[in-house]
Amino acid sequence: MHSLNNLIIEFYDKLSSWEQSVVKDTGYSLAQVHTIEVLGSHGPMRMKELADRLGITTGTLTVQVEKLVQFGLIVRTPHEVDRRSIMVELTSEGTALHKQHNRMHLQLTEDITRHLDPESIKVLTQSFEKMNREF
Amino acid sequence: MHSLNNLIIEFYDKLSSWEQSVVKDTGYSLAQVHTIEVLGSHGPMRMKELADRLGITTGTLTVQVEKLVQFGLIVRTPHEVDRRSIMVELTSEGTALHKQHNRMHLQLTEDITRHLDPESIKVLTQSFEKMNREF
DNA sequence: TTTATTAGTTTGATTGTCAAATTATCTTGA
DNA sequence: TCAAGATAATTTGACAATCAAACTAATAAA
Repeated sequence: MHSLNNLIIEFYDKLSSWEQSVVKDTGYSLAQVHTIEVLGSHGPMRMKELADRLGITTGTLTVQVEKLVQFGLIVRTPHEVDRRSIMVELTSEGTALHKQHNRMHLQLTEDITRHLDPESIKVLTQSFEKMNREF
Repeated sequence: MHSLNNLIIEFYDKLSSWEQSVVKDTGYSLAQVHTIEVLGSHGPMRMKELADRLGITTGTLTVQVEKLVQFGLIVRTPHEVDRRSIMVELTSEGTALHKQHNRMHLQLTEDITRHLDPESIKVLTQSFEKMNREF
C-alpha cells in the first residue's frame, strides 16, 4: 500500500510535467488549455459550471474567457431560458485544439502502457474505474 | 485504449482537486506544500536541483524559499564544498508538515483502493511501476 | 591564467487568482 | 402578486507565482 501510494504520487508528478511541456508547445497557457479541455470533453456549459469544473471563481473565469474569445477559441452565447446565464462553447478552432491535445494524451497513454500485456491493461482499466468512483 | 486514456485524465483531475482542497486546509499555498513534499521525499538538496524538480526557475525559487524560511519550515545552509551552492532542508516543523501531508496521501490511496482485491492491487502496482518508467 | 560555465539573487513585467462590490435576472414565500 | 432573497456574471483592487534578463560570486576548462 505504501509503495502503491508512492507510485501514484510519482505518476501524478510525471503526468504534471508532461502536461506542462506539451501545453507550452501550443503557445497557450496551462489555464487556457485546461479550459479548452473541459469544454471539449463535456460540451458547452454556463460560466458558473465551467468555473466550478475548473476550480476557480467566476470572476477569474470572466477574464480568462475574454482572452480565449479574442483568440477565437471559444464563443459566448446567451442561455436560452435563463437570461442571467451565458453559455460558453468551442469554436471550430477551439475544437481543433482540443482534438490535437487529446491525440497527444492518447499517444502518451499508448507509450506508457506499451509494456503491459492485455490482461494487465484490462485490470488497470477496471481499477481506474473503481478508483475514480471512490474520490 | 481510448477509455483507459479518459480514465487516466479523470484520475489526474480528481487527484488535482483533492490535492488543492487538502493543501488549502494547511494554510499554505500549493507551491509551498509542493516544495515541502519534494524536500521531504528526496531529502536536502541544492537550490538548482530543487528548482529543476519543481519545474520552476531558480529566480522564482529564491523568493519561494525566503518565505518558507520565514515560516520556519526550511533552513538554508552553505554547500560543504561548492561555495556557489546553498543546501535547502526541512526543519523539524517542515518534516512534521511533510509527514502529515504524507499521511493524507496514504489515507487517500487506501480509500480509493478499498474495493480492489489483492490480486488487482498487485497488478496495479506493477503497472504503475512500468508506466512510471516509460515517461 | 584567462575564459567560459554554473549557482544563486534581484528586478520588472505578466498571469492567474481571490474577495468584495455591483448589476441583472430568477425564485420563493407571504 | 410582488417584495425579499438567491443566483449568474462582471468589475475592481490586491496579491501569489511565475519568467526572462541582468548581475555577482565561484568553479571549471582552455
